[in-house]
Amino acid sequence: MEHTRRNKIVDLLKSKDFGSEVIVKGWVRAKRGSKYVNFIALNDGSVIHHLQVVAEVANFDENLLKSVTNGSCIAVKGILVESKGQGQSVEIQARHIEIYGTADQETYPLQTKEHGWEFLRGIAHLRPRTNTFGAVLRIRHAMSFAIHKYFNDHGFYYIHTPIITGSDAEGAGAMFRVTTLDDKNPPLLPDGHVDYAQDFFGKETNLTVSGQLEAELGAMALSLVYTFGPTFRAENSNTPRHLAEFWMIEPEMAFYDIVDDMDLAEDFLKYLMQYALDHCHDDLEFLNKVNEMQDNELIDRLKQVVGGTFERLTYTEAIEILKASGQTWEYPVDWGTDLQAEHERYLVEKHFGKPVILTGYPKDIKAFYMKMNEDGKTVRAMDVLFPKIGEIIGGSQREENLDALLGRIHEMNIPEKDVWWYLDTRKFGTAPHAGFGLGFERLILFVTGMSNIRDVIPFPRTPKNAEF
RNA sequence: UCCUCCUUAGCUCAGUUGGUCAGAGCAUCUGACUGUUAAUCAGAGGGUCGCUGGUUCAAGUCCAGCAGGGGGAGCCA
Repeated sequence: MEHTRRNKIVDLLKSKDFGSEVIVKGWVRAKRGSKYVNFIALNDGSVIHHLQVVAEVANFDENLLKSVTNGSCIAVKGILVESKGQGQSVEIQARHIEIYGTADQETYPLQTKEHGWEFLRGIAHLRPRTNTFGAVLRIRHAMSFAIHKYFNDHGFYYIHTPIITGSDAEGAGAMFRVTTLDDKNPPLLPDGHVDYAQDFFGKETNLTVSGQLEAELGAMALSLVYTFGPTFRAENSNTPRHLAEFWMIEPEMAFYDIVDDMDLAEDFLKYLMQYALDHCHDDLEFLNKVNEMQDNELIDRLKQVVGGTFERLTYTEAIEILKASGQTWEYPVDWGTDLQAEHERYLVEKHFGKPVILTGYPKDIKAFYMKMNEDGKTVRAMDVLFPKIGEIIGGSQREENLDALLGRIHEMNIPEKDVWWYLDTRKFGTAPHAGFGLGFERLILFVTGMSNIRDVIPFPRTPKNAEF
């Protein structure tokens, strides 16, 4: 059989070209039938739906049909016909079947029934062959593409920030060390510490926890830039919302203030939701029915985000609402302390019932680079909070004034020599600017309705788990 | 890292106050069935009940420790 030409199932299912000869190649999801006729449900990943292959038993070698089992990979040459059965409009009348790879039914772990998420995580190398993960992976791709398209269409430049970093100034969490030193016998300084001057880069280096600082450097020349790359946090976080390796999108815009920043974040998120609704219909329909929340409201939630306006308010106003709510909190509400998950959930899911953007946080609970407000107490930070998943975006207007920035750096004991290059941007032609970070997997969580972040990335890295 | 729950056949799970408790459904294998839709029907095989130790005449069942996992919390994206 020809190995170069094949028809994709997504195209054949829409075709009306009955009677024509086609070739399909894919993996068998189910086989059933009787003494005289077999039905093979074939999937090639181009679409969530299967194509039904009909094989008259008399036309094929008995052993060949026996080898066509759940999980095997086959090529089929046949005639596209209108289906005689219920459940599908077209099917293939098979003339010739070639087996690329068999799958031993005694050991192939995927069955034609539902499996638990935990079990599927243990066979992450095979779970793309399930309906749910196929849908998740196609949506993940569509969202990646839509992100690049949005920024490209809006005049942003994609900037590649380093993955290995020599600075720990981001302050965004524990880092993974990168070294080529002998782990059993590293060179030591007289005081007993490891001598990183002898390491590959001549200094201590780690995997990045954020591309923001470098993105700012790009924005100070190209005006509008964004990053989209892997990010690493060595935190011992064991939750359905955290990964040790995840992907983050970080736009950075010269001449934007905090309001421009919020406008962009809201427009960007709505664009992505609309893109999913427009381009991932079949996958969303499927996930709408089977997602763990079992609420059949996935598509409605996406439409609500697109159709509504995000509620914008200050941290101070949020504290007042929470205090006046009459709720009893596990963590007390007090101006100056960070909002807890229970507080954010109340605001988003109970009080407003839609996405919320909070601004004007106390300076002491936010990063050094955020621009101080006139009151000297709050900074121009903004967090976008979504129902079900909490903080999806964190951003701010950046402090562009050198003296003010130096003041914050000294307050927080960040060594000036580590960020001299960052400070230089404030020394030479500084500009007001702003940006934010979007956790890609949290976006996918919301768009797919999945409830565990480990199930929206192909091969999750979490504490005690780096298999595959 | 803290709190809490869980770990019994390939998978999903039952196993009441410790004493035929080693089970079910699905999957697998064998057979039947002229078009099925996670096909159906009949039969068969399959488990040192997470690991280690303890209490007891007797432990999936009680206790302790360890490992892995789920949910919640913290950290954050």
